[in-house]
Amino acid sequence: MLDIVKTFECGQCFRWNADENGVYTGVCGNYPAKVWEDDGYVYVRSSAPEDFWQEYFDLNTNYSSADESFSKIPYLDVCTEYGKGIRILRQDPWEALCSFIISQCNNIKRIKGIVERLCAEFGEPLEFEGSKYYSFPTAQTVAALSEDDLSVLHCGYRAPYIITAAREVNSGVLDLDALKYCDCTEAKGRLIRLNGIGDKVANCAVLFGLHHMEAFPVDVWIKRALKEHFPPDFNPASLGSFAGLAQQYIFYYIRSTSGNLPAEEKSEC
DNA sequence: GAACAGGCAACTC
DNA sequence: GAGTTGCCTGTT
Repeated sequence: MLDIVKTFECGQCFRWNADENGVYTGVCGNYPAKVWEDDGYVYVRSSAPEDFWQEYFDLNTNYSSADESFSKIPYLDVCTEYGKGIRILRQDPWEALCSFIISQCNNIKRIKGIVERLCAEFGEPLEFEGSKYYSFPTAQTVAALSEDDLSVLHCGYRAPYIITAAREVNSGVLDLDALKYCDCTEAKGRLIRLNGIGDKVANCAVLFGLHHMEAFPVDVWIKRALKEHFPPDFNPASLGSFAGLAQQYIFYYIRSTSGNLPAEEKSEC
C-alpha cells in the first residue's frame, strides 16, 4: 500500500512539503496538489484527473514480488519491512535530471531551496485554491538562459551543468523520452557523456526520471551500508529488475534510523 | 574560521 | 587505475 510520507521523504523528489498536519503540498507537471493520508486512505486534491495520480504514484506496478525477493538478504529484509509503502514516483524526466544535477554535494534543504527558486524565477505561474504556484521550467526555457541568469539560484558551480543539460535536451541531441524505452545501461551512458553528470547523478536520473527500476545509485550512505552489511563481493545488480527499489529501502532506513554523520566521517566533496 | 553537505572532472603519480 | 584537489554556497 502506498505510504506518502515514506514516498515523499525517501529522497527521490524535492517539491513536496508537509505542513504541521501532515498535508503535503507540491506541484506535479502543471498541477499543484495537496496530498494527505487519513485512516489508511490517501487523498489527493488537484485539478488533474485521477489516473494522472495513479500513474505518478506508480500504483499499477506490483511491488510485492520484489519485496519478497529482497527478504532473502537479512539486512535488506529489515530495510524492506521498514520502507514498505515507498513507491518510485513517475516523475518528469527533465525535472528529475535537473534536480539531481543540483543535488550533487548538497543537502536536501538546500536542494529544495534551489529548485523552488528555479521554478519561481523561470517556471509558469499556476493558480490553485487561491494560492500561486510555479511549474518546473521546461528544458526549452532553461536552454535560453545564461549562467548569469542562474546566479539568483545560488547553485554555484552546478549552473553550467544545468544549462548544458537543458541545451542538449532542448536541441534533441539528448532525447529523454527515448531513453525511457532503451536499455538502462545505455541510458546511463548517454547521460554520463554530459559535463557535470557522473555515475551517481546518472543513476538517479534514470531511476527517478526514466523509471529504470534496476538502476542502483550509490552515494556515501549506500556505500557505507554495502560495506557494513553486505558481503564484500556483493553486486547490487544481483537484486534484479527492482534493484532501485531496494536502494530506496536501504537509503530510507539508514537516513531515518541513524542521526547525522559521525564527526570523524570525511566529506566526499 | 573551518568543516561539512546525498559529486564531478581534471590532474597527478 | 587509484588518489587528490578545486569548484559555489549556506549552515553549523
